[in-house]
Amino acid sequence: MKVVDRFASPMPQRRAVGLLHYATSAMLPAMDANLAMFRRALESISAITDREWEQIRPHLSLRHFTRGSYLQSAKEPVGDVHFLVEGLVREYYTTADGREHVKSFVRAGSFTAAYGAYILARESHVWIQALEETRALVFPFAAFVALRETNLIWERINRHILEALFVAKEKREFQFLSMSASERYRLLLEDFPGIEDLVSQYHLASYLGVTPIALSRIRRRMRVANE
Amino acid sequence: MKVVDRFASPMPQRRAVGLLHYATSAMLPAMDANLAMFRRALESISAITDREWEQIRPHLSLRHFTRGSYLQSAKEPVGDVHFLVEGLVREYYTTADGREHVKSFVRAGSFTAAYGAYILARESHVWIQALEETRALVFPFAAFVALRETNLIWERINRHILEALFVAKEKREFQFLSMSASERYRLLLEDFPGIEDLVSQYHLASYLGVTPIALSRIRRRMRVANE
DNA sequence: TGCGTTTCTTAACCTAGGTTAATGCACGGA
DNA sequence: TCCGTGCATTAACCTAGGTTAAGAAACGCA
Repeated sequence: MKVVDRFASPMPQRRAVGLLHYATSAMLPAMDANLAMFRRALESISAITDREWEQIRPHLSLRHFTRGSYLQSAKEPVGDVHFLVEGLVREYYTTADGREHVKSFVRAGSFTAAYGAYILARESHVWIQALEETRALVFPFAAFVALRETNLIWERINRHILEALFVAKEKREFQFLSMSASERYRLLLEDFPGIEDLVSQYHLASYLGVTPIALSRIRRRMRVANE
Repeated sequence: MKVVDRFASPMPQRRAVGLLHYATSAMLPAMDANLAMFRRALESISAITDREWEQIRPHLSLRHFTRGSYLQSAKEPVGDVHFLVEGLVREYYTTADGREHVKSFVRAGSFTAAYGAYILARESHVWIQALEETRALVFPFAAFVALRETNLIWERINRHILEALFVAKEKREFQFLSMSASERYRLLLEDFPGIEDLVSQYHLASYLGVTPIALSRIRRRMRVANE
């Protein structure tokens, strides 16, 4: 595969869907709605008291990311955790030969951070890039670490987030061990309906571990099979 | 690939290494040494007091597994966590077509359990099988869960174990995304020197996600390259 | 010691996916 | 409106790895 630098490239061409996000982000919903969404996400893990909520709330700030901009760049220290209230990002890294490898796509309602690099206390090799207009509640990893030192709730919430990450990676391992690229693609479409219209074939193929050309062939085979 | 049932099959042929383990397990070291090893493993994660040690110690029991026997069978509920004080196991699952897929090899000094299935509160599809004479300190998952409800230390230890599991799975994802089978094999030998002499080619190939025939070809290429 | 079992190797052939290159298409900007 | 720039598709060719089948080497047990 050729060495490709896509960092500065314009975003993939859009298809049918999509202007929606511009419309809603133009309305700028009140901060309260974002905080409420964040608190609901926490409560779905473990009930928290108002006092505990007040421990984390002052550390949160809302940030906006335009399409193509970065929530985390490789080589920067891993400073922040992002909770997406709207939008879509990809987490990926680049190898020495210049190839990009997409680890995952993250949607609104989930967390994104270079957690692996943080655990290993290493320079992150991970890039996190907005694929849509994205808004996120951001808090410093350090603030969260301080909280979990003192209150079991935050350790528990941390553990639950990790459990979800671990299960996702196990699922991915399962797919790489036992399935072909076309089966992995079919499962991706099941897990994330509509992703074909939001994400370029280049990024999708990278996530699946194949070239865009191979994915194009897979898509054709699927079209032919459905006729 | 043909459907193969290896559950009842004798263990792979041994090579040069190996009688060592029989010798030491025949000596049956005192329980104290095993407990000390376990406590050291915990302390390497987080310092614990004697009082905390006494919370977990009564739940521990030593179990011995002969080569080929199972620490966990699929379809059994996930009941126990095993800390290996000696030996070697493989964690794997089988797919509908009868193929086996090895998730990982676990050595003495580490934990093994069907954690993913436990998180999802599902029937485990994972088998954990001893590849050597293996001794393990066993404790019920439920006992650990009860401890972490009440004491931050156990939540923290749980989180650290999960972090290690997560990092391992991320590493594996990285390898599947960016490396060929022969590169993955070379890395496995680096991470676990001597594993070629302990584990059958069938299991190694399964871990790498290729057939034993492909691994045989990879080995030949490596031999030729070293001449 | 010899037999049966299993693993490992090798060969021949096939398929999925990688590589290179050309074409067509959509979009955006001048 | 036209043109430039990427993206998606397709074709031709190549390689890694899968499949089937056979033989060789190592081991366990009688």
